Amino acid sequence: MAVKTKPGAATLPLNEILGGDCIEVMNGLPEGSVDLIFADPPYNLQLRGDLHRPDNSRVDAVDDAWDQFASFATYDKFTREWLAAARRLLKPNGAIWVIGSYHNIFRVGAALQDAGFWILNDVVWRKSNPMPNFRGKRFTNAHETMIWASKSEGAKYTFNYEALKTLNEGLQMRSDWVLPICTGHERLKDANGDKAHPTQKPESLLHRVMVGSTNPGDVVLDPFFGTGTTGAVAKMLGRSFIGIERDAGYREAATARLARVRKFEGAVLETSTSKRAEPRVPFGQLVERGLLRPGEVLVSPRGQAAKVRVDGSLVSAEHRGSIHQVGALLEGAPSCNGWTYWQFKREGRLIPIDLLRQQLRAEMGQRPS
Amino acid sequence: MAVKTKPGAATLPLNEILGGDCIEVMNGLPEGSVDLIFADPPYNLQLRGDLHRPDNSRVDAVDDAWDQFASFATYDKFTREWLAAARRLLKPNGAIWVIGSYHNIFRVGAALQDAGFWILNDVVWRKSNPMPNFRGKRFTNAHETMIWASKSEGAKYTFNYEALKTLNEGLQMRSDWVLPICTGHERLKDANGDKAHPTQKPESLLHRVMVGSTNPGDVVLDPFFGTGTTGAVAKMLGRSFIGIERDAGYREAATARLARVRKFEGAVLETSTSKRAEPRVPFGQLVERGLLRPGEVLVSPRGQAAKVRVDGSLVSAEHRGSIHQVGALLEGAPSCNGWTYWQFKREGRLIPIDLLRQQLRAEMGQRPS
DNA sequence: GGTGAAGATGAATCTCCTG
DNA sequence: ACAGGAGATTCATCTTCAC
Repeated sequence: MAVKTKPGAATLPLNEILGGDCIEVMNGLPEGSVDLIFADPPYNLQLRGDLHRPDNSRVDAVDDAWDQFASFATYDKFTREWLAAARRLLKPNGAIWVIGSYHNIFRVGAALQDAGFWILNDVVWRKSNPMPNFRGKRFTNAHETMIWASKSEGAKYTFNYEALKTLNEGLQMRSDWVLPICTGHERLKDANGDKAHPTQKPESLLHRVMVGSTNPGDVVLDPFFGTGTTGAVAKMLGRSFIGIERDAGYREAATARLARVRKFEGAVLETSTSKRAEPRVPFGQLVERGLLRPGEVLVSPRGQAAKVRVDGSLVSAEHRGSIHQVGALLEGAPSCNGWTYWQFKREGRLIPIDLLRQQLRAEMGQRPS
Repeated sequence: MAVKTKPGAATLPLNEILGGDCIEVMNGLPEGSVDLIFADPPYNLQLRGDLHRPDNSRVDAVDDAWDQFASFATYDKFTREWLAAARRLLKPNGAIWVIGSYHNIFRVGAALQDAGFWILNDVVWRKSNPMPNFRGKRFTNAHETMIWASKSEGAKYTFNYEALKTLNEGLQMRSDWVLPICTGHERLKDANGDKAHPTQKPESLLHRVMVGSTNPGDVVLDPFFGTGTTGAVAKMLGRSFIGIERDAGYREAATARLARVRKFEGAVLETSTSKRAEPRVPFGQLVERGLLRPGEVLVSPRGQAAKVRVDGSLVSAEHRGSIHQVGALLEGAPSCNGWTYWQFKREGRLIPIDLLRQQLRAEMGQRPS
């Protein structure tokens, strides 16, 4: 499936895996067209005698500081180039996730900041079943680090706070996630029964990333697609994906995998919504609609009274203004949510005015509550 | 106490707090004389305005002048200069620890690598009691990152593998440490009863660092000494310290604190961690982990059905919410333990979802780390 | 004095729409 | 662009105070 973004613009290939170098491919896609980028770039692992540059050339010796610096410089150049191409593709309110280990994540994080991305959190994937450190010379390397960043400072990134809070059983989601590594049936094998990709990420990780920072229908791009975990989870969750992968073997494994993935049905993709998403109800509407009469008395939690005026403002013994303003003044607080602060009387009982707001919203037919 | 390192060399002032700029002071100390450096540099937080809790109280932020930098370039220059001075002081087999947050740690990590340090691990301090995210706009910032690096590649750094394994109840120490933040009696207060330093680190953190990467009698230098946690733990554990601190008020508080510290005799005991109860498993993890599929039907004891959604909430014919909420609504009860209430179907048989929770717990292991 | 409720607080890059 | 107003938002732990 391919979608024209606008007449004359390059097309945006959705739910496809594109072959080739990710920087070149990204530069051929239309600017500002992607909601989220998830990137799992090469880690630049400096294993003795087996160091490869990002362009796959081999580094001969890494036994002096100059060589170290040369390899870091090469890696930095590569990092800054793909990050620039990725940033160009993002919509203004888009965001990026990058995962890495201590070998590369500090280079990546600094490059992100230098490119103008605005870091929102670093998130630690704490592996519940990491590989032990066999030689006992260091700590068990039991985590990887993800950086979540918006395209620029002040951008309105997507964050499904309530959905994540629900996933975490009612507590707000923290910056450390405990999840197992990818093993068992989920781990793709090649014809020989060996693992198809050396660093396949668990779907649970991508699930949380996408539930938290995309909405159904969003476009998610992965420039280092590998065997397609990003695409698989995107498909399940009703998001569109664009994969870029240089290696034909990985593309093949990913294509077969994606064909097997089934999309979840519509209703279950919905997540818990926040109050912020509810339609606004001006307090004055309660008066207009006769749910509260002008002159009626509202009562604060501490028993202070204020009268409702015809324009929906309040007047107390000493203050006048909106329900929020009078509440804040009475409490000496910088702000106050009048909806949850005030109550009214019916048949001798005190009832929160927020109940009336919910009633109005229900009548408006916007949301069942 | 001051010790001559060798004839004609500058003296090494041990167990003292030196005033002044850390770069200048370090450059005045003898080269290659220190076993370990622990550094807690300014994080360059870049806070914008005030932040209030939902109860309208104001958060006492880190707005001190010492944390203000004009730009990343300014911060980088500062970082590279103090790291160069620090590296010069280290013995060839010495090591460094630096702690930071996502605001600065990527700059620090890249600078460490560029300076020739060799990263051994990044270690995540997972806070058991972090400050929440009050506005619900990001993940709870629940961890900080430490980088542990040797002076150069191939150096024979100190690592007390067995001691750390013992600290961790016989399991290899991992790269993620769960420790509480510094509060209560340990937190130093000034004459007004306010915190003496805005970012005092817990002694438990330094305890683990020093038990793991120094030996008794070693010299530990802290160029950002603050109120002296590094010195206090060094003294307890029979290590020597050198503190450098610019602020006279912090030096005074640290001096008083150090006078009260008593050196441990005999066995070194870890007191900060206690065995936790069974780990809480959010229901949403069963969905993320693929143990239950979104859209799958759960069945109540009375045969009522509810569908699982992607965020781990349930939706039935009439209700939606958590497994506990929907259970309570269906029963008309004030509360309900969803774990023991709901069942799912496998091969025609009904199985309690609690079985899946037990499965997850078994995978997670239940060790403190 | 003991118990429990209520208050305080922690390295935080913490809103969004309308006029 | 900027100012102002609406209104949404917290978890674990320790201290203080009432009973």
